[in-house]
Order: sequence, then structure tokens, then C-alpha cells
Amino acid sequence: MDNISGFSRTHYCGDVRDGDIGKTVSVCGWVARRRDLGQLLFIDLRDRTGLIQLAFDEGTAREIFDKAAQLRSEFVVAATGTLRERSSKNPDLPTGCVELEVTQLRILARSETPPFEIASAREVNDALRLKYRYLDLRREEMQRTLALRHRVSKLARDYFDENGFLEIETPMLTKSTPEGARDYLVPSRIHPGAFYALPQSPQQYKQLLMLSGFDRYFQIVRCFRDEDLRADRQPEFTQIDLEMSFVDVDDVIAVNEGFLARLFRETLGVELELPISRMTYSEAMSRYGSDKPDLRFGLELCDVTDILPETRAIKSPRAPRKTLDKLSDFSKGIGGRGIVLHTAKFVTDEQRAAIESRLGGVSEEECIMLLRDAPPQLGLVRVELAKTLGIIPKDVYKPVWITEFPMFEFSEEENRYVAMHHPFTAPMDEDAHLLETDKLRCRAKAYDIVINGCEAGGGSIRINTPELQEAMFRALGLSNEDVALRFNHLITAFKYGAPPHGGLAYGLDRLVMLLAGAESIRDVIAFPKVQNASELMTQCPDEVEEKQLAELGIKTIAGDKNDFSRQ
RNA sequence: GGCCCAGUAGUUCAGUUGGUUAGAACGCCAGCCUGUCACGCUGGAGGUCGACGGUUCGAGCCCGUUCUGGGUCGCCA
Repeated sequence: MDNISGFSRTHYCGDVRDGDIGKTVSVCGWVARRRDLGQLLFIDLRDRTGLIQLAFDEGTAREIFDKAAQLRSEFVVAATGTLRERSSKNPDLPTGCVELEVTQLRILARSETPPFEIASAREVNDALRLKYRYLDLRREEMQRTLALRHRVSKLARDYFDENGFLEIETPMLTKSTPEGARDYLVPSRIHPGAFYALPQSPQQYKQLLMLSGFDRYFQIVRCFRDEDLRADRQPEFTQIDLEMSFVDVDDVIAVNEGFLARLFRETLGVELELPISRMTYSEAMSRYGSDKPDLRFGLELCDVTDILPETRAIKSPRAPRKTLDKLSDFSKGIGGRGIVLHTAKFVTDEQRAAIESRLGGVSEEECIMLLRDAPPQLGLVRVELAKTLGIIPKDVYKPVWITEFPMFEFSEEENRYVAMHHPFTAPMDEDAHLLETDKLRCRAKAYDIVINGCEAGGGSIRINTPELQEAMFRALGLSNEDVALRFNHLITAFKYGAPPHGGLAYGLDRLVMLLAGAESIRDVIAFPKVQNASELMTQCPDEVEEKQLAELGIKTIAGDKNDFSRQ
């Protein structure tokens, strides 16, 4: 084994070019591939920029050639030599016209045979990838995705800085709030029996920063929610969080359209059409059966409940019987009621004609599907249909603002109204009087940015008076006691002059997913959790020592490690 | 908590109706090879068919339980 002493890298592997021919070049990296032809040996050396071919031949000193012959996959190597033109070029590589005629070779680290091939394009099982995440991250695709993620962060910092936003950090150890997602809790050593909560979002802190006069704030910030995972949901995730003072809905939207346009231009070279279209929540639900409609394809829902009870119709390209059956099964699998064609037996000729005419006629190449589902099943079936038909265009981005969300929805589980967005969201001016009288008709100054059916971000104009905030808490059924206990700081703060303000938060992970075309949020996070919220590499969460627990005032009941009690 | 999918060599997979010694490709090891670039050729090693139990003369295959991973509903203000 050799050391790095005295070695100085002159180039990254992927950065050498024809113009460097004749120069003395020093590179380092990992052995990606070895091609041993006997008296001739080639090594593809890899770093984060790409590959360069190291050549060992009759001109190579015996000692160096023998050392090169020992190299295996993923050995760490530093090489110095003369860059020369290749006698036969590889048009598939940016460095394919040159190679390094090695005059000095150092083996800096050996490697066992990796558990999966780094260089292969072959799909490897998720669990194995995550157990050896550090190896998985060597793969070109992961390197590219995390580099893209960096560029998205940098673009956000640049854009919001240029537009007068200050990045201000807010605490990670915060107060638990009863509304919203389940909190991750952190026990306090100094206050036995008391807990911090990790932030679900910096919501209250950023509102207080507006009250403090910072006017425009942003932060790229980790957030935590102790809820079950999904393909686009992790227990810890990153928001691009921002807040502005003296604004209404259009002001927040305008600033963010600028950001999105720049983001798509500078990462993908895609020009978003501005202004981004807007759709009310109620329109989205009735036309697409979802509050995050994918506008890359049609297949709009048509209300025919006056012709057939509880029924929506979709005009679709004609699909084989098998496709329809599979889609119907899909509907039932998500709690829906299945799908039939409008030519089904139970539909009368009269109803059939009425449905066809409502949908503007039906040609030989089309069919009309009847769905007796409600949202969200309706929307899910629509998307599944589009996937099955293969009509979702690639490399197309259809953003839309969804606006005028309801302030409230009724929670059967809690038997009360809960805030659809969060309890700091302001009602629309014309609906403010409905706060106490007609909650379900009361709409909010809330907006989501939805891109290709993905909720990329959301925000609202906030309540900024103590009176309205208290009325909102009352409307949610919180007792004066609860409010005093949990939100006293906010109510008090609002008594000292809170400017009108509002903001938005993007899911950074989801933005990167969209831009990278990733199917899983795990593919845009360096060290993600798996579905049961554990991490396969470090095996956390894990048990801790009794001593640590004792210091926190937590002890296990003898004999049962899983049984905890507070002292 | 519910539902669905997957688990066979280091990796990705095939494995017929339950029937002899479980295969392929890549990777790995060894030998040969002076212009390869997914190098080539020859040979070799490598398997608790996720685990446990059951049915059967006989189980990779059928049944049950369970573990792991994925998707999803609930949940995610």
C-alpha cells in the first residue's frame, strides 16, 4: 500500500481533454474496470466527474506494470503520467480520445469485491443498495442526482437572496403542537418528564420573524413528521421555506413563479409558461378527482350524476377488455367500486344517449367508462388509466396553482373540524364571516403548486391578528386552556403589531424527484430511511444504554426492554 | 392496523403438472492473450431456493405461520 504524501492531483478524471495531450497529468479515483490483455493492461479510473483510461504497455516500467496487474475493482489509486492520444478512440466517453501513459502509480487503498457491481446499469434490490449505501452512491446516477440536488439548493439560495430574502435558522428543538402530524419527541435531561418536538415545519418561527420585521425570510430546512412512509414521503425531509410581509396571494405566487421558471430553465433547459395557470380546489376535485391534478393528459371526469346516480364518466381511447378489468380491479384495490363501460347492461338506451351527448359523442376509437367512486379514488383511477394507456408524455412539465382550498374538513376520527392546511391560514376575505357559521363553505387563502400531479409545495396567507387567530382556534374546537398552553406565545406576539404576511414551502426532495425523473424519494436523499422508518446501513433506531435512559429520567421495567416508565 | 407485490449463486434472473445431480448471464478466482474500452478464449469455485412448520413416497414449486424489502389505504395541519 502506498501513501498520498507528495502527490498532487492536477485533473479530475472526467475533465481531461484533447487539449491536455502531452501534459503531465495526475489523477486519482477508484478502479471501475480492468482490461488485462497480457502484455497490455487498461484501467478505467473513476471519480465523480467520470472515467479516464490508464494504459500500461511495453513502455511501462516493469515495477509499475506488476503493480497495475494487482489492481481490482474499487481499489483506490493515484496515477501520474503523460496524457497521449489513443490509437483507437472510444466515442462513448468524453475522455475517449486520450489515455494516461502511467509513469507513477500508487495504490492508496484496496477493496474487497463489492456486493454488487458499481459500473453495471443493472437494477439492484433496494435493501442491498441501502445496506451498502456508500457503494450505491458511487454509481453514476446517484452522483448525478445528488449533484442536481446541490444545484437546486444553490439556485434557491441565489434566487431568494437576489430577491431580498434573508436566510435565518430556526430551532430544531421546539415545542410540540397538538394540531397536525405526529411529532418526533426528544426527552429533556434537565426537565425530566418534559419533551422537545422536532419541527414539522418552521411555521410559527417564520411568522414571528415577519412580526420582527425581517420582511422576507427563507431557509432550506430539515423537517420531521412521525407518520408512515410512501414513495414520496420520508420521516425527515427538506423544505425550501419562505415567508413575506405586506403581501397577499398574488404577491407570493409572483415571486415563486420567478423561482420555478429559473429553476426549470437552469436545471433542465425547460421554459415554463408564465403566469402558471390556476385552478380552484373545487374545480380540480370535480374535473380531476384530486387536489393535485396531473395536467399532462386529458381523461377529464364528467359529472353524469343527474343521469346515473353517483356516477362520473371518462371518455378514453378504446382499451382492450383486459385493460378495463385490470383498471376495475385497481379501483377496488384502493377502496373504490370498480368501472364499467357505458354500454353495460344496466344502462338504458336513453341514459346511454344522454351520457354520449354530455361527452360530445363517442367515436369508433373511443369508449366511455363509468366510475361510481369519489375522490380520491376517482383521481387515482384516472392517473392509473393514463399510465395503462401509456399516454403520459415524457419531458413535459405542467404546473398549476391550486387555490381556494376549504379552511376546514371534518375529521370523523376526532369528531370535529380540523384545518385542511394549518390553523394559521387566513380565510378568504369574502368568507371570513363563515368561520363560525358555515365552516365547510369557508375558503382559505391557501395555494399549492402542483407539477405533473405532484404536490411540489404549498402555502398560504396567514392570520395576523390575535382576534382572528383566537376565533380560528375556537372554530377548531380548541379550549381556551389548550390555546393558552400551546399557542400563548403566538397570540401574545400578534398583540404587538403583526404585519400581513404569507409564504410557501417547497418539498425540496420532491422538486429534485421531478427534475431528476426519480420514482422514489429515496433516490434523491443520500441516506434515506426504509418503509418501517429504520435505516438499513446504521440499523437505527437502536436501543441505548441504561445509563443514557437514567439520565433522561426514563427507566426500563426490569426484564422487559420494551417497557418504559417515567421516574 | 388493512390490502397487494417480491424474496432461488456475490448480482440480475430462469426454473414446465410436485419427480434424477437446481440452470443462465454478469461478477469472482486461475491460465492464455500487445490496443482493449461491456476486451476475448479456456478452466474453476460458488446454493440452508428468506426462515419455521405442514401436506406428500417425494417440495424451489402446494398449504400455514413468520421475517425482510417495495407499493398502497388509513395517516401525512
